Amino acid sequence: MLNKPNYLRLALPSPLRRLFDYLPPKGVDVSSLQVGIRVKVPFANRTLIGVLIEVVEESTVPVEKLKNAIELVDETPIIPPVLLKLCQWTAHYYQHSLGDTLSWALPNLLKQGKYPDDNQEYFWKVVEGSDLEDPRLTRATRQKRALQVLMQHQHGVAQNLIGKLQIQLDTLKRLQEKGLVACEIREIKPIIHEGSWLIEPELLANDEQEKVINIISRSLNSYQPFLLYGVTGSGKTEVYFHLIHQVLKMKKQSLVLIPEINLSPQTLHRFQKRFNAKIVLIHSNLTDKERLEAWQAAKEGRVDIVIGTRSAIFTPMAKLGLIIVDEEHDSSYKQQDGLRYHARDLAIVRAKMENVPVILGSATPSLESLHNVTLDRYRQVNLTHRAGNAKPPKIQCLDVRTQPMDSGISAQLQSLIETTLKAGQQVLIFINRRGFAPTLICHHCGWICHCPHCDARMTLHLRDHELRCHHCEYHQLPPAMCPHCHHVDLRPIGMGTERTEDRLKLLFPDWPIWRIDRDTTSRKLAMQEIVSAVKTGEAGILVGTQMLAKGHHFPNVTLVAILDADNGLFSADFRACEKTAQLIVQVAGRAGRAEQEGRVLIQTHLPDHPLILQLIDKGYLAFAKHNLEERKEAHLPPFSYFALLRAEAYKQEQLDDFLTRAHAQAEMLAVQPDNQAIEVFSPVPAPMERKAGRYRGQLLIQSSLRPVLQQYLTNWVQALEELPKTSQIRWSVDVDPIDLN
DNA sequence: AGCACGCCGACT
DNA sequence: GTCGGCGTGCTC
Repeated sequence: MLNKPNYLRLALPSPLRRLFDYLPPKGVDVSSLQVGIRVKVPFANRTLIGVLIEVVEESTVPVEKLKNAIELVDETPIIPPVLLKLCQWTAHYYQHSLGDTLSWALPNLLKQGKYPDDNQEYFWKVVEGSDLEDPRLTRATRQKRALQVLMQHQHGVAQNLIGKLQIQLDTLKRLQEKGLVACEIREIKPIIHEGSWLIEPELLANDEQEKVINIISRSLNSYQPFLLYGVTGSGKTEVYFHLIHQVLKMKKQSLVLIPEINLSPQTLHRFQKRFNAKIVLIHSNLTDKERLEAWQAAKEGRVDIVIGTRSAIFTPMAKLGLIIVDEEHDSSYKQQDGLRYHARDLAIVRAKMENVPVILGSATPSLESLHNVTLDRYRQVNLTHRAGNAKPPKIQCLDVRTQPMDSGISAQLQSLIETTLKAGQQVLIFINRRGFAPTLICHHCGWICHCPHCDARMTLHLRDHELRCHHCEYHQLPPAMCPHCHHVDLRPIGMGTERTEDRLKLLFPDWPIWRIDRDTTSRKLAMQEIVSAVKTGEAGILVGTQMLAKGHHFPNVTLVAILDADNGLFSADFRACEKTAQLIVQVAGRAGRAEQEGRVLIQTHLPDHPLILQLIDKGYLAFAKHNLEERKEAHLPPFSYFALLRAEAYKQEQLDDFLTRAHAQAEMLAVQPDNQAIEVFSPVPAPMERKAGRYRGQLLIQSSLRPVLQQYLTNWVQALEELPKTSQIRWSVDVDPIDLN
């Protein structure tokens, strides 16, 4: 009987949105191959490692063009079926190449063809009869110390722990050469869990928490998305903990996504204090090796809880039982370059694929999620009481029209700050711009310092005595005189954190002032240090940007002031209101605990703004409802769907040419009968037309029907990919863009 | 995205 | 004479 020819259909790490067919490696029997194994192949003039997606009997490519694969890298699939399915879904939805999607999802070492250590662990042990006084060690102090440490661990030390004992691997290798220590390979046995999953006793849930826990636990065995609306301080985390405990008891794993912030160490600590379980934290500072190990352990079910930022949604889990997305409204869940996925949305997709519940938690849920509740796609559960009977902070507008302002601080606010400090409490001043001042202007001729590479003004950083562009790497010394009219009267305009800090130091010289922004926290432990200084509770003023709005609680802060809330209300972005409201509520959440009531002041020139009023009078949910109605009227997301083509080029004509052709293609496809629901907008310059030396433009596509948009985009993107002479253009399609910048 | 091929300017 | 600049085109 004649064998049918079989071909390997592979996803390769390339931006090209197609799969590639190969003949099997010589002498390999195709019939038993499993999807998800890695295959090494020649590609153009290099070798790549691809992933087997399908074995097919026919190829659309002429046989003479097909090459033989070089070899199979794996015998059994390295990528479990669900993860592969998730990646395929992602690639399709976000109009991205599957091969490149896999590159974002997999640990680096796997992409390079390396193997995870299969269930093996290296143990270092002292050889019987070794002597610390060995003459060969008299001058080898490190080796001597290492030997001494190993002697204290009679059962040996796992290789991945020696770093924590301040021993280097090559020190051990030297000792091994001398025959003083030995390395043995041990099989990692899946830890059989015994006894309680808890280290510290579970806190007693209050009635409200109890109710939420009960509702969610009834769905622990199937797909069900929950929107957990929990005001700050209502104990969302405690609810998570109770549910994770139940999942542990079911011998299943939990996946917890958190936003990209530097509070990961604390988060891990809280989990470790509570659970007698194996927990891994997946974060950006892991080495390739550590990342692979965490990935493999989760995949094999040797880890009970995985905590990570957005990319952790791609962690394979042997027996997933629950997904939690904390602070689901946070925009850091959306990747803003390359593969532009939204981890919260993928969490929903994954939960459905794996048939597990998913909890989206927030004190300020996104309008998308609230809308999904009204569509009955998600079930909403609420935590509306702050723990310990703490009163919610009082939010008020401070009408600053016609008020005298001192460096952005109104007289009224100034006196309130003073009262608070004198009462021995702390003040938090929020201003969403770092640096000293956003602009340097010539008082004589009005010249303003612009970045030569971007359409942006340079920000003055007085501490470092330089002008910086916040949109590219460019920085320069502040000019001594105006380059235009040569007068020596350059003045800073506007407010930044540095300037506010300076002014406050003059106004309140007897109290400490702490500044928290990217400039003061860039050093590794700087954030921690400032935060712990503030947490001593000593009266003082905390000045900072966005960073302040996330995560940390400052119990002794009783006054919060937002200096420049108006900025967000004037923005062209249709999501600006939502973001501003979330920011106000999140910042407000930092203030006041238990016995101390917090007070939040919003300095504004628009005290009658309907959305602000709604937020203050009726709270976030009422605001959101109102804002959703406006979106509905205007046919904006979540009532319609957007896709944005973004393009950039060093030459303006090239960009215009590309966008014109892309637009023509888009229009051509849109007139087809299936595509009545598609609206194509004209190409426009990006809000910041030039950035880092590149001209940027964009083209918006809108549709009221998701499946129509999906099919339309697939066709359009394919046409774009086939446009000739686009090598000078960088372009990408952003499906469900969260900002139009 | 890489990477080679290919055709024009300033050098040992 | 050649080294190398980056425009153009291809990848099963």
